[in-house]
Amino acid sequence: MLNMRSAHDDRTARAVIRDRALELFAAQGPDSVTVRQIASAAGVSPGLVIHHFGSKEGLRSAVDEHVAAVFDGLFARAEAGGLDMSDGGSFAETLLENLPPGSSIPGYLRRLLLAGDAAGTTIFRRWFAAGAAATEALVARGLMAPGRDPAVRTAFVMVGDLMLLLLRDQLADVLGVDPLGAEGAARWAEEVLDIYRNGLFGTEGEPS
Amino acid sequence: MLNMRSAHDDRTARAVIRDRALELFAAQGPDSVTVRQIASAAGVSPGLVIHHFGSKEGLRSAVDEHVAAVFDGLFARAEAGGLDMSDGGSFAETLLENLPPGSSIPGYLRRLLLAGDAAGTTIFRRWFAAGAAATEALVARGLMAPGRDPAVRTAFVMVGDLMLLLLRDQLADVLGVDPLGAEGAARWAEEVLDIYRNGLFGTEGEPS
DNA sequence: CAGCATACTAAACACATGTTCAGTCGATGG
DNA sequence: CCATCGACTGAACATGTGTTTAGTATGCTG
Repeated sequence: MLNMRSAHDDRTARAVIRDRALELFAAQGPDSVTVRQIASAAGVSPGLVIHHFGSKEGLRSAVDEHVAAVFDGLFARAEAGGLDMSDGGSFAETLLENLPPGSSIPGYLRRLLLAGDAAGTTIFRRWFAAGAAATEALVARGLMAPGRDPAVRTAFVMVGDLMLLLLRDQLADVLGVDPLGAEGAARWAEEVLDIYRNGLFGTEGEPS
Repeated sequence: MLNMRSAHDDRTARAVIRDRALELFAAQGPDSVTVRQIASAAGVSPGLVIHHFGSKEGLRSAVDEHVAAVFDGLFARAEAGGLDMSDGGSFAETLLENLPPGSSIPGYLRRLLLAGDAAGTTIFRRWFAAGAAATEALVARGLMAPGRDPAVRTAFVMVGDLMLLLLRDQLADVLGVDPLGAEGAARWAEEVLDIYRNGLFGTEGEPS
């Protein structure tokens, strides 16, 4: 009843197809990727892709679920304190560190959010919940002020972080440095920390 | 030599096709929109679409150029001070106010940026330049501190604003309020202003 | 061993796609 | 008025699409 290779798992052709599909979907957008391209990248026949996932749409949701599972795992680890998060509370950076270099998952997330896909919204919700939990913890320890509108405050901080993932290329273009690379991340973190500490209007918190 | 109707312009079929294409592209993504859908939405034959734009790709770039022109116009007016920008310096809000309600341009911009399209990068650059100019003006008048890394600071502020456009739906989902609607915008602006004034760590700028 | 289910392929199918083509209509200009 | 040019259509075309089908090989189960 079980899959033949479900025990010694992720080398199965099914998983290979899913992974190649993830890469192609992230790079070109799901609509302009053909079943034949995926099959060729995975070294199998087009028929097998349909055999395993029922349809191209089925493959898409399998990829969605896989990506969601990866994020859920990371969020769970982050909330349990299992991730180091030493870099100024940036989950975006932490994410990149815990993904294989060159992973297509950030690119795919970008596509999910851009298209307003339901799977993307779910991940966004989860991210927001994790951010809210982190905020509460910081507030409880007196390390952060809750603000008048804690939900909005959490959203703002979260979104400033998420942006690094979503607009990485465009930011790299105007700044001349990859904001998620070594140098860029340091510059970004320093400046953001300065704003979070002193605001925008004075270097040492001059009141107006 | 000139187009027959190029004088009393934007009611020409060519413009109608371009506008319907913009709407469909923004809603579904260019790849999953067919020439026949566009033709049908514009009330013309598929052949005419190609007749006017050469190819579907030609139509895409015509839409890109049109969107870029709209943005350029707005940036020019903003830099000249012709836009009121009374709402806490949010260009996203100003943009929405100067666009017909329900315009597809924000949605199309989202697609351009998240797909990494060159046209999107161009608009992003222009936006950044406008933000940098606004920042400089504020700094010159002593209304804002330049920070240690002015480029990064400008990018951060700009990106926090741009987010409202790009993640509007997701933010509305987690906040329960459209952050670009009347109530949501007020809440958002108030909280962001608080952060920009006092930072994240204290309501009245308590140093650590 | 037989029986069976599963992974897998090659070829075909039905259909939707972007594009072309031949031709009609209507206006404009000499 | 006639010739020409551009807007425009309906039907066709070539191709690429997702999917189906028939069939082979292989390993598991009784």
